[in-house]
Amino acid sequence: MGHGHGKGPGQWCHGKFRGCGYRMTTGREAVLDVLSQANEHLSAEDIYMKIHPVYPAIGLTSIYRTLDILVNIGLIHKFDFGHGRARYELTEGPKGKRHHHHLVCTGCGRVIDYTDFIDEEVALLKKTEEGLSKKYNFRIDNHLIQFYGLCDACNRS
Amino acid sequence: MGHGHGKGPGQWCHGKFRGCGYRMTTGREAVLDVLSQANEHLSAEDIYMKIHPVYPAIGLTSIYRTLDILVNIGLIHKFDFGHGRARYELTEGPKGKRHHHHLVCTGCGRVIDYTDFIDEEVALLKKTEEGLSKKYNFRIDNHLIQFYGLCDACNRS
DNA sequence: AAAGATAATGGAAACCATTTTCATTTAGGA
DNA sequence: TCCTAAATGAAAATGGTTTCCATTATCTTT
Repeated sequence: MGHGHGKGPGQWCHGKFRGCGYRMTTGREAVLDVLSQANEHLSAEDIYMKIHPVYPAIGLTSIYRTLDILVNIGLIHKFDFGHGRARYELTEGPKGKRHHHHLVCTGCGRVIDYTDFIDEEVALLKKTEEGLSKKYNFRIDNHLIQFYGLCDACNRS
Repeated sequence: MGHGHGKGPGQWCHGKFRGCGYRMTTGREAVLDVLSQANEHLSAEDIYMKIHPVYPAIGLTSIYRTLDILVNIGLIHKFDFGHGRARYELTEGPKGKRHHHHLVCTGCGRVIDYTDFIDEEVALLKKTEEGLSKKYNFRIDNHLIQFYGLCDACNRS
């Protein structure tokens, strides 16, 4: 699984876990490892599949539990692209990708990350957030932007 | 259920249905009626609950089937606010509300529709869409914007 | 208006991602 | 090393949504 040999992402999150009162275990480390290695949005089962060959003792249940914690801690984001299963992705961190938004193909289900226009979008979002926060007294701490349509491949057929 | 007495939304969609090869039935009309009367985002069961007292013969299954068709035809939008059930809302139409985006409270689950800043947002979105369409050859026909955070009530407690 | 072809329906069962239960194991402070 | 609470896996439960299938209803054709 290409463990970082010493300074993997486990190191990075050890503190985060402990700080929140959680214990660090093999399974949790494995989940973080897989997530930081991956460049796609993984489902719980995807993660299970990658971990299983290496640590057959770790069950799907624990993975769900770990993902839940990670979402609450803020280390990962949980997405729903409308395919009946949640997908998870590391929050932008030291090794994290840049903040991005999504293009979701309604034909084949493919999800494209894009960072183009992100700056303008984020600038507008910030302004919008301020306005909305004030008007509705709503403390905003996250946003979701997705475009739906047909991808290149689906357009041709 | 406050049927429109003659020129309800059923009238509006009759043609749409027929044009797509679907037959108009009591159940389908009832679903459209409920959706056009409602100002909130309804789940399949919400709709069932409203229809049942009036038309006890109509089952939940049919409602799911009708909603599916309506989504495909483009008459309604399907949303997932992360509460484990889909919610449906009439697409902006003759009687439809203005296009809007959502504020989702992660505390209590409340969803607020906002139209403030919509113009600026939509303008930017249009520009972004053009760029993305070109770059990825992606035909965009919909977008989703949601802000997550804590609502006024949840902020206080 | 009646008949026929085919779409639509309801109820029950199936589905399937996610959660819960519970007895057992483990991490990490004492 | 011991101890206690946290974490775990396996199996069962959950709950929204779909599928199956025999029956019914719609709409076109006479």
